Amino acid sequence: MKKALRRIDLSRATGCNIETIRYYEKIGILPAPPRGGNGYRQYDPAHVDRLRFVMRSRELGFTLDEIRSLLGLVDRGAQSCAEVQAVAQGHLETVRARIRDLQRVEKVLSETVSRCSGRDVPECPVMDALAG
Amino acid sequence: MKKALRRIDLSRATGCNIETIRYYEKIGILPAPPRGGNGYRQYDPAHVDRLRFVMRSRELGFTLDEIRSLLGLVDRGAQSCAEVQAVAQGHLETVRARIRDLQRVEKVLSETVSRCSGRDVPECPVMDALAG
DNA sequence: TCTTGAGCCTGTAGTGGCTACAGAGTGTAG
DNA sequence: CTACACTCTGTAGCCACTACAGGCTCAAGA
Repeated sequence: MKKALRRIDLSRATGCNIETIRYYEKIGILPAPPRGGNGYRQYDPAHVDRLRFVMRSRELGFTLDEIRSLLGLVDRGAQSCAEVQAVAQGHLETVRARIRDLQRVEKVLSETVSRCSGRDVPECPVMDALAG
Repeated sequence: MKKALRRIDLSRATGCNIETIRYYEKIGILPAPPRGGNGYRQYDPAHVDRLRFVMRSRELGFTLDEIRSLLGLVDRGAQSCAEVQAVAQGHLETVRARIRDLQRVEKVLSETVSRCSGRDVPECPVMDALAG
C-alpha cells in the first residue's frame, strides 16, 4: 500500500491552489476523501485525475455547474456521449458569443484610441466616445 | 426650476438598474446627489450624463477602478488626453488578450466536439480531451 | 377624505469562483 | 527539543452587481 497523498501533494500534482481543493470538496465538485487517524484527508491517484479533469474543464471556461454535469455523466459511465456533446456544444456557443462581444469591443476601442493625438490637449476622442 | 429626477427616473433615462445606482454612489462612482426634504435623492441631467458615461465604459469592459480613473481625468478637465489614452490602450490590450484566450478555447472545443459521434457509445472524445 | 399603488429610504445577504487568514493541532527532520 | 511544514476548521474578502425586508412618503383616483 502506497502512502496516501496529503492535500498539498494533490495541490502540487495538479497545480491547483490548496484552498481551492477544500472549496471544491465543500461544493461537491470533489468527493470527500477518507481521513487518517489524525483527521487528515487521504487522497489517491484517482483524485489527481479527477481534479485534473476539473481544472482542464475550467481552463476551457466550463462553469462549475457544467463541470458537475460532466462529472455526473462520467460517473454514470457509458452511453452518454450524446449528453456530453450537448454540454460541450452549449458551452462552445457561449464561448463564441463572448468572442463576438469582445471583438465588437475591440473594434470600438482600437478605432477610438487610434484617433487619439496623444498630445496634452482638451479634445479627447476617447472621452467623446464614452460620453456618447 | 425643473423638477428633480428621482432614482427611478435616472434608472429609466439610462437603463441602469435602480439598485446599481445606489451601489455606484456607495462606492464613489456616482456623486451623492442633494436630498429633498423627504430625504429623496434629487438628480439632474448632469447625473444622467455621468451615469451614461459609466455604463458605456462598462459595456466596453472597463473595470470600475478604470472608470474611476477616467472620471477623475474628466473632472480634472483638459490636458489629460495622453492619460486617457493610456488607460484605454491598457484596457484594449487586456481585451485582445482575452480574445486570444477565448479563441484558443474555441479551437479546442470545436475540434473536440466535431469528433463526437453523437451516438450513445462509451467512447467520447470530449471526455478523453478533458481527462487527458 | 381615504385608499391604493408606486415610489423612496436603509441595511444586509446572495451570486460565482475562488483566495486568504486566524487560531489551533500534528508530523517530521536535525 | 525545537523548528518548521503541514493539517484542520470557520470565516471574510474580492468584483460587480442584484434582490429583498421593513418601514416611510407621495400622488392619483373613488
